[in-house]
Formats: sequence, C-alpha cells, structure tokens
Amino acid sequence: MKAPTLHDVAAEAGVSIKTVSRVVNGATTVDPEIRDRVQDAIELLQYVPNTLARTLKAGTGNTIGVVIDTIADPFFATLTSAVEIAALEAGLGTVFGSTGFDATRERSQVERMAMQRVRALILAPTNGTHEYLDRYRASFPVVLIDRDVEQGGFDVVHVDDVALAREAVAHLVAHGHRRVAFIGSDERFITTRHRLEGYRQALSAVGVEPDPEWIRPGPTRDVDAVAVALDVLSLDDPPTAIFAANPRAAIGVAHALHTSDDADVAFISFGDFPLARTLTPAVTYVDQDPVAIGDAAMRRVLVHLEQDVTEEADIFVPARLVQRGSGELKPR
Amino acid sequence: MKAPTLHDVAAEAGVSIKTVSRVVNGATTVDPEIRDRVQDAIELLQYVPNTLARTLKAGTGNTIGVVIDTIADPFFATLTSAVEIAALEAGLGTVFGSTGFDATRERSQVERMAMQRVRALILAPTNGTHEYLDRYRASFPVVLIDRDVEQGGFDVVHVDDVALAREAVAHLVAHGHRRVAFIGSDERFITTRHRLEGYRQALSAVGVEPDPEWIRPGPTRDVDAVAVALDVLSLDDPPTAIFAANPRAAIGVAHALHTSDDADVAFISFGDFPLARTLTPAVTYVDQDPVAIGDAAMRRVLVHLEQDVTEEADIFVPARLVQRGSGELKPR
DNA sequence: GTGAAAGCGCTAACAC
DNA sequence: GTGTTAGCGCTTTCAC
Repeated sequence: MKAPTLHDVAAEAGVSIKTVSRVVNGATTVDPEIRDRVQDAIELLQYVPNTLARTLKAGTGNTIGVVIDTIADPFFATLTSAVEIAALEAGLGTVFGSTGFDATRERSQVERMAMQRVRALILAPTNGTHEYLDRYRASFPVVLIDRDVEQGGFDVVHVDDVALAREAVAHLVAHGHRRVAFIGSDERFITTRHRLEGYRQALSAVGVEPDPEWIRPGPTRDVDAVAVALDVLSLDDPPTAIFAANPRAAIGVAHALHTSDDADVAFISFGDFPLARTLTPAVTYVDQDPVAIGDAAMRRVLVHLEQDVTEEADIFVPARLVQRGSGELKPR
Repeated sequence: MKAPTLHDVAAEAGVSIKTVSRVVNGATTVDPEIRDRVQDAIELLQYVPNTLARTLKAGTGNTIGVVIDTIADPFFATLTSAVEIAALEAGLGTVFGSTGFDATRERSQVERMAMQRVRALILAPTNGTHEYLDRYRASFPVVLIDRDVEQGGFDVVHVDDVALAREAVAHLVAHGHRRVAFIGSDERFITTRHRLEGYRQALSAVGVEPDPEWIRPGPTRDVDAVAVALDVLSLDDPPTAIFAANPRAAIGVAHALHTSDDADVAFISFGDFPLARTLTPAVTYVDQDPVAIGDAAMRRVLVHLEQDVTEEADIFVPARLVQRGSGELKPR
C-alpha cells in the first residue's frame, strides 16, 4: 500500500499536480473553490507530503545532527533537549546518534548524518584524531560541544574546565584544606585532563605538591568511584577534602562519604546531580549548565547557516561555583 | 559549493554513473581496475552518497521515529538510548522528537516523522485523543510505550502499573503500615491513575479506606513534591509510610524525609533514581527498567517490519520490587 | 490563475 | 562487465 502522492491528489481533484503543490505550500494564488476541492482530496486520500523529495529537490535538508557519547547520560540528554527545542524554533528537526565513546562508531554516525544531508552537525568528539571531519565540513558546519579535539580548528562550545576546577579546588584551599583528593573519570578524556590541570594549579598556588595517592582519575562508573573514594579515605593520612571531576564520580563519592561516616570530609562536585542538594551537607558544585551549552551551540549553528563564517570560535559558556555546604567544611 | 554527485564522480573517473553506483554499493561485478579508478575519484571529490535520493527511490526510509515527553527525563533518555542501539543493530537510524507533554506538539512531531517517511514510530502518547494517528498508521506501524491511549487499538509496551503499585503498597501493608500516603504526578497521566488504583486496591484488601489527605497526585516537579511530602508528614496523625508514584516525586519525598528527620518513615518509589541506594536507609523501589521497555518496543517494531501483523499486542514488560531497606521499615 | 516539462541524486530494468 | 533509460515525489521555470 503505497502512500498517495501529489499526483494521486491531483487526479482525485481533477487539477494539475502543480496546483496541489501550491495548495500544500499555502500559496495565495489559488482559486478558493479549487483550493477547497484539493483539500478535500488531500483529506480523502490522507495525503502526507514527502519531505525527502522536497529536500532532494532543494538540495539541502532541514535537520541538524547531534552526535554525543550517549543519550543516557543526563548531561547530554539535557543538552540535546535544549538543542532540539532551539532547533524547533528555527524550523529545524533533530537527528541524534550516540558514539558509546567509540571513535569508529562516531565516524559511522557522522557519515550517516552526512548522507542524510544535515544542515549542521553538533558533535561531542571522542578521543583520537578527527581529520576525517574535513571531508564533511565542506558541506556543513561542525560545532563541537563539551570538549575540543587535539588538532584544533573547530568551533567549540564548552566551559573553562581548567579555570573552574582551579576555582573549585582553590575554594577548598581557602577553607583550610591542603590535602585534597581528585577523583575523576578516564584520563583519556581531555576534560578530565583539564580539570586535573586546574586541580594541580590550585594546589601549587599554595605550594602543595599533591601526593600521587590522592589523584584517582580512573573510575568510569559510579560504583567504581565508590571503591576508589573509600580507598582514598582509608589512607594513613587521608585527604580532608575531595574534588570529584564529574557527576558520575561525584555520586560514587557521595555514596562513599555517607556510608562510611565521613560526611564531614569537604566535597565539591564538577556538575550537579540529582539529590545533591538533599544530602547533609548539601553538595557544593560547579554549575556546568547543559542547557546553556546546547543553546550556545545552536546559536552558533544558526550563525553559520545565516552567513559565511571564516574564523572558528572558541566559546566559553559561563559557569560558577554554587556553595551549598559540603565545600565549605573545614578540615576536621 | 554543491556536494558532488554520482554524476561528478563518473565524469572524473571517465565511467558511467551506474558504474559508480555499483562501486559505492559494493557490487562485485566491477572490474578491479575500474573500481580503483572510481574509488580514487570518490576520494578526490570527497563524494558522500545521498541517502535522501536513495530513500526517495526506494520509497521507504531507514529510520525509526521516537516521540517522547522529553529527552531530558532520564527514564526516556535511557529508553531512547536502548531503542537507538537496537535500531542500529538492525541497520536503522533514529530520529527523535519531544512533545513537552503538549498534544499539539505531539501531532506536529508525528507529522514531521511521517513526512520524513520513517519506517515505524515509537510513541509515548500525551493525554487526549489520538484518532489522528489513524491517518499515519496506514503508512507505518505505531508502537506505544509507557502508556496506552484511551481509545485502545494500538500496540503497547509498558509495565503493569496497577499490579506493581498494588504489590508495592501491599509490601508496606505487610510490614504493618495502615496509614500510607500516595504522592505522584499529574493525575491526568494514565500511569498515575493506574498506580493510584493499585494503591487503593492494596489498602482496601486489608479494609483500609485511605484518608483523602494522604493522596496527593498533584506535584509535577521534585521541588513541589518536597512541599507536598512535608505537608503530608505534618498532618495530625501522619502516615507511617509513603508510596511515591514516580522517580521525580520520589526525589522530592526523599529530600523531605531526610531534611525533616523523618527518615524512619517507610518509603517505596515507583522507579529507581540516582543515589536512591545511597540514602540511609536505601530506597526500596519498583524496578521499571527503561532498557527492557525500549528493547521490547524495538523488537515489536521489527516484527511489524518483517511480517504483516493483524492484531495489536499488549506487551507487559516484567518488573519487580527491589527491597533495599526503606520499604521494610516498621511503623514507628 | 493554472499547467507542462525539466530535473534534484539515485537505483532498477534492461540493453549492449 | 558496463552503459542507457526511466522514474521515485517534488518544486521551479516559463508558457498559457
């Protein structure tokens, strides 16, 4: 059972195919009586216009592509939601694909988007080289989110990871802490490395050389982070404060602190997480707002679509430290 | 700068357009030497096949549509992620759109999908009538997720809300509770009504007629749920147990319980939430697994794509009560 | 105000 | 093994 086409509607209404096209597209230059007849035929046949054909004719689609680690990550889910809403306002649809942190899958997702002729691509790049993107950038703009690629040369919308991490750790230092642990995710992520760099800067600013035992960039799941946090806390001379470099790690750390009666250890999370404000004390965090990043990325995309852009932009979305208690604890 | 076409590649390689098509599609009946020449031309021109044209020709697309409340909801984000992965395995892409709980926006999202000629639609329906879907169902199968529509007649993949809520509340009753509060979300949602129904059944099974004060289906945000929970707990003769009908409400309830020193009030959540296992006591919950629902929905879609389906299926995904402590507290 | 014809990029016949 | 032709559903000239 094939879907009805303009042709079918035209036959039904006894007019030409072009007249139907005009009605569908709301042209004003159509005789009202004929228009009604055509509309009846559309209803009768349940005609639905075919965007694909339209797009093919126009040579360019009406969707923007979003490729991220995984939509199951609340950070990216919220970001994608913001992009979708902003795109909708601009009359654009959204297609998304997830990489699962796999560079090969990223490539195939991007290729799929290119084959679908997206108008633009918003990408959270995996690790590794991204020269392959050059092939596509001729056809549509690419805006990176959350992190840059090593080679540079792309628009990037992100937060200033180094500065924010430094600020967070300096906040702990200002409250008297000198032994501060760093618990993050995989060190292959450039964001992890940047946050680690900020951590080091804040400590070295007060002449502290962090003990390697304090630095645990490893855990990739919250349950791993629990173990790592417990391990750090059981050192002979344990840290008096913990900086969690992402919400996933933070959930693990929170769990560890609250199940081991160490809730008096100072704690700051990079990124908010549900219930963070519920714990006692509530968790001080770096407010890395995914909506702001998504909005900014979409705004940048629109700039590309409206004009020729010659230079790449490095867009830092503002973020701030939100004090809620856990980051203001003094060393016990 | 237009994207190169088969034609351009053919001209570059000095062969016919069809030969290029064959190479692109990996046909074996091409002279190796010519194939190499064509591939060089493809590289040189950075040719990317146009799915749109392919699809137009084929008459049917290679994507499945997912329309949900909002991708920012972790439940739907995880569900969508499961659908995406399953679709990818079947060689299908995913387009998604969110309704924002708005029936009009749902319609326009579905229409967009129809115009894009999706192969199938997975839909979490908003409230209200859905007769309009009949128009599209002729062209592609529609599988509802999470909840049914009033009119019926659709494939639905969901959990047995009534039975699971009844089981959860019966669990509280079995631990000695008679005064059990119900805190949920908007009563216009059929899932809320079903869970409320299960709640009533469990109580009436032991001859308890719930006080209207105990039943608060209203709050739609977690912060509202906090206020509602505090209000319920401040009744003259407060409930000794709380059943939260969804994770959002549950986060609010958890916050209320832990900030008001009522952590000894028994508590069960319909659906897990981050940190639920971190609280003391850890939160007992009804395990409503979004991955299982997404997988089942995709499996149903594949059935439709592979064969003619004459009868709609009402698919209940199994779920169970996970005891973690808060649901096993006795009345204080 | 309306229609006929061409063509968007591709593939499926069917020749050669 | 390779090329030619037609046409997918639509829009865009440009006549009428």
